[in-house]
Amino acid sequence: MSKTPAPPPVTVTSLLMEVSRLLRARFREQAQDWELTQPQWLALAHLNKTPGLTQSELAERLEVSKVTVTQLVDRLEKSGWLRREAHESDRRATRLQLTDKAAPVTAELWRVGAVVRGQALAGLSAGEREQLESLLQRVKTNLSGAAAKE
Amino acid sequence: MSKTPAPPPVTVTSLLMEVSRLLRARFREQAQDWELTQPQWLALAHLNKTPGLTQSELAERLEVSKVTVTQLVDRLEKSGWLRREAHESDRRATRLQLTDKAAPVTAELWRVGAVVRGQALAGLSAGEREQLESLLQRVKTNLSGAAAKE
DNA sequence: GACATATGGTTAGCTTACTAACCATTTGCC
DNA sequence: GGCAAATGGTTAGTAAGCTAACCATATGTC
Repeated sequence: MSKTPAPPPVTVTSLLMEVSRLLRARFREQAQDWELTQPQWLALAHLNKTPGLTQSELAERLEVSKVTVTQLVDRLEKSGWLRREAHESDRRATRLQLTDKAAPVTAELWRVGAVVRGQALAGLSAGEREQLESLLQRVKTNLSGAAAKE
Repeated sequence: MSKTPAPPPVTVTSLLMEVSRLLRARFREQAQDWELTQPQWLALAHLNKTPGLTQSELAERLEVSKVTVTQLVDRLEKSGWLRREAHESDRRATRLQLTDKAAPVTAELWRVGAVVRGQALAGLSAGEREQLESLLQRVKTNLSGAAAKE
């Protein structure tokens, strides 16, 4: 009575962040043979699909800041997954190219992604999966727009 | 044809991690007056509800590793939100106590949490919110259990 | 053409999260 | 009682994300 209903600290938001942490952990387990993390894998996948992206373009696709991409690319370059190449018309920009080392792996990695996704979504019907995705998409839209407001 | 349907890099998993990032960002915006982040706020909330938790107990409630709690508590202690006190019967353990500085704020912070949650869930009916929470809960259970199994 | 502004990237410094390795106690078993 | 194993915390090192501040080059306007 004195404490106002004391809302349980487990809210949708913290639940969501927990799930995000767990996803990262599971991915690490699955992908450890290649020594790649989920964000790294995602970057390679984008570059596999669209070679020659600039860092800005990659940042936009990954929906992270350009600083994050700089560091991500640093690590991927150091490990030999990709190269930074000069942009032919804009001397500020760098184009990203996968190395030969990366080519054979990207396909395999989709399988890893599928495994983790399979673990996560086990027991959910096709309808429920769609529903989850669509709800998350709406939440994402809400949060993306909310930045400017007031 | 040559590229196998090329699944779009936007999967439920990456969508989920994006939303998690956005939540963190929105929370930072809302809570910046107190210079507290979402995990810090969550820790204070737990301690407000259950004073005297040990770090291990807090780690369990937050569902993060004890290392993470060590660092989190380091920062919270340095900023004067809480104290580490000796455990009365276990000399290894430390009990966490909120300081006077923290007391008045914890209540306010629930409001902040509610604001962010409100932004995130805007436009979702009560039923949809429940559905989202229940789906996430199932995903979380899947991922928690998946660790052991091969 | 010159200067203000916008854009591409980097550096520095922060928080959160992790694993691995390590002390110091406590507990359990013989 | 004594020793092995479990538990509570910390330290070191890494990845991912951010903001703020900063170069260098492009672009746009006068």
